[in-house]
Amino acid sequence: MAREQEFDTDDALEKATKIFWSQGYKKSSVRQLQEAMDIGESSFYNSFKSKKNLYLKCLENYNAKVTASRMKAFQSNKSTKMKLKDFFNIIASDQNHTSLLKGCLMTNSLSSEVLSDDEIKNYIVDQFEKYREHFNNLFLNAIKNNELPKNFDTKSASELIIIHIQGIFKLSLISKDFKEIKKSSALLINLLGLK
Amino acid sequence: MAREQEFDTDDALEKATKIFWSQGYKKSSVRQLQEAMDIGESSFYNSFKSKKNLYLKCLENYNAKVTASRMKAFQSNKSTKMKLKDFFNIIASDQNHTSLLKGCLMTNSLSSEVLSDDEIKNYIVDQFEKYREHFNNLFLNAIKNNELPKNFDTKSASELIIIHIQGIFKLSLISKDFKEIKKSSALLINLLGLK
DNA sequence: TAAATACTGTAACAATTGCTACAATATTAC
DNA sequence: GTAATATTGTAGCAATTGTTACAGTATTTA
Repeated sequence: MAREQEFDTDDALEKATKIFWSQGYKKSSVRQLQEAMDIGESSFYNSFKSKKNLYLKCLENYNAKVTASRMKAFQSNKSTKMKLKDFFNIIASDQNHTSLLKGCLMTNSLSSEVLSDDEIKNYIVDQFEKYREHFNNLFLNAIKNNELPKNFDTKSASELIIIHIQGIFKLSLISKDFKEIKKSSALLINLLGLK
Repeated sequence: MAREQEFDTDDALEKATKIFWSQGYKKSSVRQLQEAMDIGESSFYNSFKSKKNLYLKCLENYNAKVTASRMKAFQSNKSTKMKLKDFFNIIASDQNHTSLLKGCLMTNSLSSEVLSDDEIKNYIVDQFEKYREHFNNLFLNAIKNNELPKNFDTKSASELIIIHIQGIFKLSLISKDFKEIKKSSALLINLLGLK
């Protein structure tokens, strides 16, 4: 056929993700993204169509890698209580290091700048629905295993967990000390009453 | 002296606050702010110095009015449990109506665009420290009133509440149904074990 | 009335925004 | 080698960004 693409698409996507993640959608300019990805104007628009389209691809990349990695805590034979503890430890340590990649790419730049676009909004809403299901199943399973009473409100608890996660992501943006955040997660898990 | 200012500063500030609140810092252009405030270029820079300075004034306006109004739930003779229930009901109903003023002005546009400015960041961090103190005192008082056991971890619980509030603000940006959010707050309050 | 003063309106600034046109370049298949 | 094809580099687009300069206007004090 013809000339080969000089840059690795996945690699460029990962670099763009970091820019969006640390700076938000609006502040990340196409020039800045191009520089980080180390590609020119033409390659950018040839391969990624538009800034918005690139952002969508970055969201997918983020969920496929970062979020998936965080969710690994649930792939073990430990008790539900321990799984939750592991999960929140992973999240807290993600926030803890000196990296600029704090919070959550999906929700960090969730002002109307992004929400006014239906394609982006729908993608994010769908992802959250998946996480609601995940935690609901986790608690339903815990009831089966007698770790929770049968009348435990799994749906509200799932929502509580998701709200807690997003709250952590938010506070981590302005906190220096993560000890209190960690302790609050531990308190929440204890309060849930898991055996 | 000289000519009088034609517009009401407080009124203009309130209108600017709504723009920032609904659109975020970066997306709110000076032109757009001027239009909403109904003042010209010169008046804008004469009275508010810069976009950033206006934003700081809006943050103050927001805390003096909106946040203060939300905190009124704690000025009553009810039990701590009821105070918290009232408080979260106020917050939830704020999010519930069709208004564009969802979430929290202080933290809605909390990407690095705003955090890179020390003056803005410090203001927000200071405010949060106040709210931590508020909830800590609330729980300390609850212990005094035998609503909570003496070994109750008031600091972690305060952090938990603040994280929960911010989580609600975040989720409210992408949720249509607030029933589950409300139920999760009710669940959290129950889990705290307040008598 | 006149000087002083502070506000207002218009215009424009340089810089940056997302994006496109187009020629030059490199690689493939024949 | 030649034609076909896809990538790349450069330049530039119109629109918008936050901000400033300056003349004009209205009001107050003396």
